[in-house]
Amino acid sequence: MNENKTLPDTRERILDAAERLFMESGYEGTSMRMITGEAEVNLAAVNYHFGSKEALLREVFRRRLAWLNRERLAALDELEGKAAGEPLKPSAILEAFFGTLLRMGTDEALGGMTFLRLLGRTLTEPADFIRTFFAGEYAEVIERFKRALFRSLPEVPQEEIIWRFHLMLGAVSYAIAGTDALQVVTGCELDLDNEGPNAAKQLAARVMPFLLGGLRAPLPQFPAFEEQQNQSEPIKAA
Amino acid sequence: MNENKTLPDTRERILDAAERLFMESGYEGTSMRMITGEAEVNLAAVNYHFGSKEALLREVFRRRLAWLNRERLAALDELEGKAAGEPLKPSAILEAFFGTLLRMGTDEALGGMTFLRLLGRTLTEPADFIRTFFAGEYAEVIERFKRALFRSLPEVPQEEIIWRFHLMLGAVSYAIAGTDALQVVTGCELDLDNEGPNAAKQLAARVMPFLLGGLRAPLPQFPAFEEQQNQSEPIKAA
DNA sequence: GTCTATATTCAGATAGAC
DNA sequence: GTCTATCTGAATATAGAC
Repeated sequence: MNENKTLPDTRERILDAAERLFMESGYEGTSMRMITGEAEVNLAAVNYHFGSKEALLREVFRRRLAWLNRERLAALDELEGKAAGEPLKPSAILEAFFGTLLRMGTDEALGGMTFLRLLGRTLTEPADFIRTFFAGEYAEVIERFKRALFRSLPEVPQEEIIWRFHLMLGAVSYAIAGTDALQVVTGCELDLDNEGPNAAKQLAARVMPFLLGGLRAPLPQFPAFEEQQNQSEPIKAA
Repeated sequence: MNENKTLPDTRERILDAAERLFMESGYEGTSMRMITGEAEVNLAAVNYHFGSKEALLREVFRRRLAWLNRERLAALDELEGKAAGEPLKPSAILEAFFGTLLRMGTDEALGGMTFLRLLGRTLTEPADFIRTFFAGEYAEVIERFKRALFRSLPEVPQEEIIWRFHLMLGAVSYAIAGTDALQVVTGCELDLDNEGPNAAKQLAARVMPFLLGGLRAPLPQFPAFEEQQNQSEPIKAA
């Protein structure tokens, strides 16, 4: 095929295999031998191409998150351009953030559902270097969207918005992760294992209304906190 | 202290240490030597008292989930008793399910925030035996609450209720897990590391309105699904 | 770039003295 | 019940031939 190319496909084969195996078995639960076995390359190839198992994991995410970060910022830029200084609708912000993410699941070239599930599961990985890495990769995008939400919901305390952002991330991560544990319990398979574009589209249609409902829910009552405005009315619709 | 007791505290010391370390480093990331080191017991004690590392993990959960399952079912029983055959309010069901869980965080005798965070993180553990174990432990309780929700929201397709149950579980798990990754990014520490009763109480006050808002959000539009009733009106308030 | 062979460390588990 | 000592396997990583 490619005789004098500096990169045959062994590098990508390793990345693809690692992506799938990290998703299925986690970082600690996946050995280099499993990866090189599935990729059908030599065991030493991982260290030659990436340097270490840690560096391999970082590269697995970097090749996908580069696209995701760019796309999310572009979507937000376009919204803010069209809004001409006005605050954005919460629904539009969520669409730019979570809709862009969920659309990755429909495109096999972007990792498809395999990467989505990996991403969902990795946010709770305990290894220190993974959390540090993620914090760095996400920082800029999260900051931009957080500010957009603050402007979008001026009557909601900022701390509350951060909490709800957090809760939305959790709901989506978990839905995406598609752990079978509760699926088995709840009876239906939640058609997440029917891979392909349809799964991700249905996912978005189900998830987005839930997120919006949670984000705009009435504010909690804090008997102990008098200093912050306590409005029990539902937040006005977007 | 207790000379002729059959159980000195070494068994419990192991369970406590394992609970904390599994929470912090995950199952694969925690070695027997770490556990026995923190518990200040001999390495061989784990296999003597529990048989294996897998069995130890199961026991770590069993001693907490026994209480949680009992308490959740009791709360639901009491609601259904008082309702005298009428469907329950969604908010009451969520309070019985998630409120009971979050209250564990306020009681150190029930594991406190350490166990809550462990539980949140373990739902995405990739090891097969863990997911199988959880499915078994949760089956009865999930089934009871699922049916209560079906009765409570008769106008919502059952598949949609299951999805939203799933999304609520994800939001709570993630909030509980308290991964620092996004907390660092989002700026505030979300006062989850101020352990003690207050953390869990504030957690509940913030989480419950979000869940209820998500559960009662307008139903999604499915352009591709004609067979199911398509109502775009918001679900009526509970 | 790819391979074999191996160095080194650490894991879970157990045998057997006390 | 507790301890020491050790077995056995598997992990990451690398040296060096081709």
